[in-house]
Amino acid sequence: MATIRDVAKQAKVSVATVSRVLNKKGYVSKEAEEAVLKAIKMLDYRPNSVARTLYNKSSGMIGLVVPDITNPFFPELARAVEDVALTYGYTVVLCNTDEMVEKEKKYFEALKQKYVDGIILTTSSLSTEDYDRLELPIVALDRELGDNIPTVVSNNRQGAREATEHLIHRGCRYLAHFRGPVGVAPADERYLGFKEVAEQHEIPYKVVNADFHIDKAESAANELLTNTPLIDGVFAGSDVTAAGVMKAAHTLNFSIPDQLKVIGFDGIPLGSMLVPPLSTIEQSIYKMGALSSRLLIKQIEKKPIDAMYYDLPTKLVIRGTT
Amino acid sequence: MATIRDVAKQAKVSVATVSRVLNKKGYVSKEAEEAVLKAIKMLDYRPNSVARTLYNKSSGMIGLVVPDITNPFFPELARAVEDVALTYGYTVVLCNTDEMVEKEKKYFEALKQKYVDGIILTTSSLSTEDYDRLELPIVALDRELGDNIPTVVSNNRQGAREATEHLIHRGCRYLAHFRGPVGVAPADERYLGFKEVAEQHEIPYKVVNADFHIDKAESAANELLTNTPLIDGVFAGSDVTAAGVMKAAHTLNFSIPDQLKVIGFDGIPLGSMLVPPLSTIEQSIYKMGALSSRLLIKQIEKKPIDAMYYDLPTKLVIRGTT
DNA sequence: CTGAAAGCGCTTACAG
DNA sequence: CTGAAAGCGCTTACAG
Repeated sequence: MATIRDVAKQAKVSVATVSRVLNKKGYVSKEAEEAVLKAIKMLDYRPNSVARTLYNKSSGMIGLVVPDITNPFFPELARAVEDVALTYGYTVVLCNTDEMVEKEKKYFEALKQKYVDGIILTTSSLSTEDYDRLELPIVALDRELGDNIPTVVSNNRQGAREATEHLIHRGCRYLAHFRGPVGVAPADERYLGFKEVAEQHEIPYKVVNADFHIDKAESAANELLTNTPLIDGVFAGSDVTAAGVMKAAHTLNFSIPDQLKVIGFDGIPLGSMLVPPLSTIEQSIYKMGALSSRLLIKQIEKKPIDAMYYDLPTKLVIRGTT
Repeated sequence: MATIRDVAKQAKVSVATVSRVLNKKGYVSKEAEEAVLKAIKMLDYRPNSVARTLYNKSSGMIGLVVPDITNPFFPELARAVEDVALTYGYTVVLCNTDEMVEKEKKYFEALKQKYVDGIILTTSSLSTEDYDRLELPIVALDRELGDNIPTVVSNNRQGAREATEHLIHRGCRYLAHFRGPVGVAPADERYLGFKEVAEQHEIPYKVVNADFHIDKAESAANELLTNTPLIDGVFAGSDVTAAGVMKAAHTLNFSIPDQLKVIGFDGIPLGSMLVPPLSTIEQSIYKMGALSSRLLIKQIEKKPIDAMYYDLPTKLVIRGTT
């Protein structure tokens, strides 16, 4: 691979001049510029980004940290983040923590070492201090990490309320909520929204933990529906959770939606693949990812951002399960 | 952040000595080593990996290039690749090409610039020359790129044969195959396996293209099942494709498995979420990813590899759709 | 407008 | 066993 020296020699100028035309910075005469451009083309020269990074302490990369890449919510998010990043000339490094604190820490270390310009976090296992100590632009996506960190979330509480209202509206008189992990903000908000509406309508309800995992949801649903067959409406904390509940219902011969109505949360493609297709509260997943990416890049480039907290509306999508 | 100079000063030795203890290379006296270790701890020093990379022309990163991260087959693969890589001290950079040749080229450029140590490819849009020109260790995963490139695939042909035999065994007398993208080896192999068995049994069949996309599969199935309602058995080129076929069947009121039997390929979790749960040919996805990762790292570290071509067996999983 | 030089933070012959 | 120096491939004051 050709280096900047080779180009300088070929163009009969100094490396400083080559660097100037590369970065379009400082004065360069027309002739010098042309000679350099010609040499670059001739040698098929491309500047070494590692050397650049070393000097600039900036790599043009941004990190995206997700808890579980096999949960279909995150690949969608990742794609949006990447689309926007690429537009602005940034490369995305995807880091999957498998929900392990140790892995997250290692990634932070590695990302910082590689001089990433910023990080988008969809995890929250570490403490606020850890994030502050990074001294790097951060955006919290689908999580809330602190007031001083720009945040992009759906209006989970409102979405949960709508889901619950919808179930009641459809005639459900005994509800269940399969909540996500305790302490994870979106999951907590959905739980609270559910609870508010159920209590306001004086509808009895059960709440069980399903951690956004299909297997856990299925076994929890198996148990709950066996013990409490009167339940006729389920608000699942996510679409994946809903799929687990539906599997259990199917095994137990609960007919959906006649005997049991189910509504999910997320709006991932999986929902419409199920039979019957899943009613859900749709998040603007792509928008969330794209917005986060833009917010992070604005921070990196020291541009002002309009707000510290973005709370995107959700949308009730009625399909076959309600 | 402390640098090697700071450590050297603190330990009252030269940077060369610090470097030697860091890399456990060359002779260092006990006293010097201890002083350095102490200084490192005191200053919470961590060597700058960008500087290291610049000198070594090796970053400790490996690239994983996938065509579509939202296709659930790839996150599973990614996770396996990452698990193994992390064990050996490598970091994985996930690159999503969105099936765009331009994006793939850009990523190659970027990966090479960043001195990644090797690349695992699950795409094949570029020519063999492009891969050779990389001059980097490569593993072809779920793709075949050439005889001189180590390859890990499932035995797609054999799996397809089993799927087809299974449909016939279950009494199907008019088959359809929803094949994946033409020119993509695993898709072609599955098609060939299907064709062989169908012809050998003199069973009439149709073949339509579905590109591994759910929407495409659904619309193709809508059309095919409407025009050729005699079809009673479908071998879908992937589980996602099968989900599309099942959606269409459901819309058209084809009852599964009574009227129409469906079998997929892949064995991703989605299959067991469908109703009825999808019969499929299961690939050892995790194994494929892990093996590829190991093969790549062996190449990087100039260790011998046992074979250039790994052809993993598949497994027939009978569930509700057949 | 341009080039020589120093520096980003490392590693590794080389001489002692 | 150890240090001074050169070098990885860039960028940017600084002097001219």
